[in-house]
Amino acid sequence: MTVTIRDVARLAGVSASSVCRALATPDKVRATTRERVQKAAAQLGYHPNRVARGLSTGRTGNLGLVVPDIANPFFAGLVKAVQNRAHECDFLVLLADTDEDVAAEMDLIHTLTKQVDGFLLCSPRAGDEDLRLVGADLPVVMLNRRVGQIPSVIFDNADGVRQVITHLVALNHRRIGYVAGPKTSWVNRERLRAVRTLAASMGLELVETGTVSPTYVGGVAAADVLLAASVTAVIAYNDMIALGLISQITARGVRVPQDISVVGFDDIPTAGLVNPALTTVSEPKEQCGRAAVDLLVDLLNDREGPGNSRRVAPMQLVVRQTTAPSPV
Amino acid sequence: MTVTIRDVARLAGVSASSVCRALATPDKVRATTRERVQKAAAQLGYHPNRVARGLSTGRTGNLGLVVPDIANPFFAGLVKAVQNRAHECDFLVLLADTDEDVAAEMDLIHTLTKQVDGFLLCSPRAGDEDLRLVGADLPVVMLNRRVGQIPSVIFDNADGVRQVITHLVALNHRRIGYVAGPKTSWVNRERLRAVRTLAASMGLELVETGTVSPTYVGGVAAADVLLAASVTAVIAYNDMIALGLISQITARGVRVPQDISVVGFDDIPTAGLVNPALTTVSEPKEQCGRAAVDLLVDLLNDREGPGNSRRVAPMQLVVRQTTAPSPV
DNA sequence: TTGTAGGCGTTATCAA
DNA sequence: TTGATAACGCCTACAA
Repeated sequence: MTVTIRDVARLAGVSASSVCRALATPDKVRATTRERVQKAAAQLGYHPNRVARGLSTGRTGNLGLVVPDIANPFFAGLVKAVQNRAHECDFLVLLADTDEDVAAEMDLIHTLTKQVDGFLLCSPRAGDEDLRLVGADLPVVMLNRRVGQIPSVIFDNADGVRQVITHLVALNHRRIGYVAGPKTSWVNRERLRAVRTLAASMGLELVETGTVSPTYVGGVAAADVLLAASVTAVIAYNDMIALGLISQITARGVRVPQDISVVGFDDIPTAGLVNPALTTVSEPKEQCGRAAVDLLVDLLNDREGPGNSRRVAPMQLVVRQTTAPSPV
Repeated sequence: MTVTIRDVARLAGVSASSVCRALATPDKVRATTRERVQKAAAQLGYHPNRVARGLSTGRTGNLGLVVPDIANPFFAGLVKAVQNRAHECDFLVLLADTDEDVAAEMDLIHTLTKQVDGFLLCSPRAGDEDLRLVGADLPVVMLNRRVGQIPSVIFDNADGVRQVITHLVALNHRRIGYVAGPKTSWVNRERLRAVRTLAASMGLELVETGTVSPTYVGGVAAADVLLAASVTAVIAYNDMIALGLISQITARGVRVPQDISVVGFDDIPTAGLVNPALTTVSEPKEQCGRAAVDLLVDLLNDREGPGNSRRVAPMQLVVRQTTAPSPV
């Protein structure tokens, strides 16, 4: 039925261990043996059984990838990048979508634990303490969040914010709004902090609407406050909020981007299509996903000073249309 | 380090086999034994090692899920549904994104083979013959495509088309266009066939633009032909084409949907946001993904007449705005 | 350089 | 009802 190492051994006229060596460490067998084995393996179409290997070596060759919602284009992009890179590194990916549910998240992590060599956790919902426990068991790399000393890959939010604000200032905006996302979001806190710091250091007037739901509806809700405050530009926690803002601002007869510039984060692939007036700060998921896999693989191979167990992926301002405020 | 079945056995004062039975087939051990074992297992935090179990039983508890592009919202939705249902059935999901590459697809399938109990293949790119070979090795369920007798789950494209055309006819449209997708797409052929059949049987005039790229740009390219043919409604192979159509039609000064109704397929979640004028035929991915998992699980358990090795998921017309053509 | 033997954690078979 | 024992396929000392 299924062709095992023994079948190859028999056909090649050697022992199973020689087959193993010829395939795994070719330089530890005689050339002629190696060839015989390789030919036999090819002839039989032999592929080592990763399950059996896992039992023997304690390494499965699998990575566990946990995301809160794969239907979200942001995470889908991340998953794709992770997946591609993992395969290049000869790892398979066990996927777990937690549906934003903390309990489910920890549950899945436990189920997967025996079957993976390490975890990639995307913006995990679980609490710091839980995450630390997971990390004690198995190598873990967190994406898009920092918890204690756990290795992580994050986007350079501060630099992203810097790019936006520099851009807006160059266009003579002096009075800008910020629409915050969920208070529980680590990323939101990062962005908010960066906005405040930069606005202060550049002497800008900052109008904060406070937290809204990170959705189209949230953006709609925040619009009037900003209009009343007569800002000339708005930075939103994410693109969905930004789209809602644009819609409502426009409905109030104010033009975007001529009268108010709107900037969002996250670069949902279709956002540009939705409204070319939207300026976005993009998170190159490709780089982030690959970096995360590389980091985890390094961790697994023990080559990794504590120093570089954290990596940062760049963010990039994508300007589709933004104009300077009309002189007052 | 890691707690095994033996540790539990020792603590409970029984043999390993009893532990196994107490946990897997509780009714085959005495009640008192069962309790002792369960308590010991809980106390030690024992979780069976699925890898070892796999080696012994030949069943891994994993499903292989192969998709052409997970960044495509359509497949992301499918993946999410599959994933959720698989977990409910106590299966883990090994994900493979082939990047639309046939060679990669077969490669990945081979690598996964030893590590999964069966495959879910989403709109596979591989040729019929290759797919049949995979099916000979392991249970396979295909989504969104039919090849010979291989079990599959497909959307009811014919019924989707019927819904659209019935709807348009009710609004007095008599002259409608169809913009086709890739000739190599099985789904495209299905839809095209249904459109032709229904248009003929209802005495409609059908204007075919032929194949365009299934993208926004493809839609833009097809618009002028349709305008010249003065159709009052257009059905596009998918939503992206439809969005391109709307954009270009509008740019030509023709109003959508007042002058021309545009209908797309696939229900990209953001499509409605993009343009509320778009009418869509939605593919409930939830049902499709779950049905596929259920079918595969049935196959694995051998309970399955050849009769119902195929399942069909419904499609659903989502009307956001569509008007009747103005009287000529 | 090669082969033999033992074990990874679990389940299935067979006696007891 | 229970416990020994032998697989499952592979890897790795250790011995030859």
